[in-house]
Amino acid sequence: MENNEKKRSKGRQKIAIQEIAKKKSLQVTFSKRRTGLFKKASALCGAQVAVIVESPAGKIFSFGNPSVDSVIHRYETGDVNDSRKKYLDAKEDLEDKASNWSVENLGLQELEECMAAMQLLKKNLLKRSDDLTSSSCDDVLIPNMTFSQFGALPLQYYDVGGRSN
Amino acid sequence: MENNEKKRSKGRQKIAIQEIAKKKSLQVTFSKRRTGLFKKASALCGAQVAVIVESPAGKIFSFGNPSVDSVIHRYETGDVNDSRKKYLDAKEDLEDKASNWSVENLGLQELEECMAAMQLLKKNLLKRSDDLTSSSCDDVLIPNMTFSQFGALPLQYYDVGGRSN
DNA sequence: CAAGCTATTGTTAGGTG
DNA sequence: GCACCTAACAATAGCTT
Repeated sequence: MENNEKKRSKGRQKIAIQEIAKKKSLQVTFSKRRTGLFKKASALCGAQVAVIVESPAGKIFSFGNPSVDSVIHRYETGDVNDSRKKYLDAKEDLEDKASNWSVENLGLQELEECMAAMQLLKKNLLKRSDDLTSSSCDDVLIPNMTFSQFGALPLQYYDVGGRSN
Repeated sequence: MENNEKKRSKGRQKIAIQEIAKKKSLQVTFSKRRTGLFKKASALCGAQVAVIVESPAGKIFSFGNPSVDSVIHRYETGDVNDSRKKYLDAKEDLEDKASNWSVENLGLQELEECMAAMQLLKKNLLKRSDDLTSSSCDDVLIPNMTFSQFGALPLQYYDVGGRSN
């Protein structure tokens, strides 16, 4: 770190030119940027996201949480009547009830309502857990490509953000 | 900038807690990150890209170049036999020929091959120009949302990268 | 040549107007 | 709520090995 040791790299250069890179360099740059894009996508607060890119060479890469197909389905059909929506509704309903209730003052009626809300939440949580099998990060059209590019990312970038709330 | 003027902002804090933000704060953070994600997607060397995200509130946003639907179609059908693939093949073919040939040494046969390659390139370029109408950045399921969020980005982020090569 | 390095640039969380 | 600001943080272009 001090001046007694020579630098092992000149670091990022001050910015070369905005011109077209020389093919090979362009592919390397694309690869790096794609990695960064997928990383950013995975950092989106555990939100559902799908990213599909086509490399300069014409190959298709994709990243999805919980899966590319599920998000595409949501996009195409506009179907908000899925398990996540039901989960969110049930959760909000429970939170609303919980904010107005205190355990000491619950009557039988309210207790039953609370139980029903919790059971609905549990049911939808279980249903949603089926959707959240795992994040997928697959290459299509490239059967023999390895996952080394993605393996370079820490596993945390690919989890489903399934922390309890 | 000197000490005779008070700071207008404390800047990014050292990192608060990794806990769940307070709903409203989460939505703000999501919005900012979504902006950054779309910006990154648009900076991908003019490559074809589609990004679909669902906000914590369950709303769906999308960004695509040249369009979300076209990229999804490519993803779903695996149809590499499209105009861009043909364009790339023709271009590479032409470049291969060009690298091995010099105009002075061309015979009639090679000249005709070169002409054919150039015409194929031209034809596929024209066909591809139909695909690259423009980038789309649309919100679905939210008809009355404005484009203010995207308007905050310089226009360059949304061009199709249609520079001559 | 893929992986590692680093100086530089880019992103953004929290704040202010 | 939005636009903007700033410092802390993250990504990365060109390089080396």
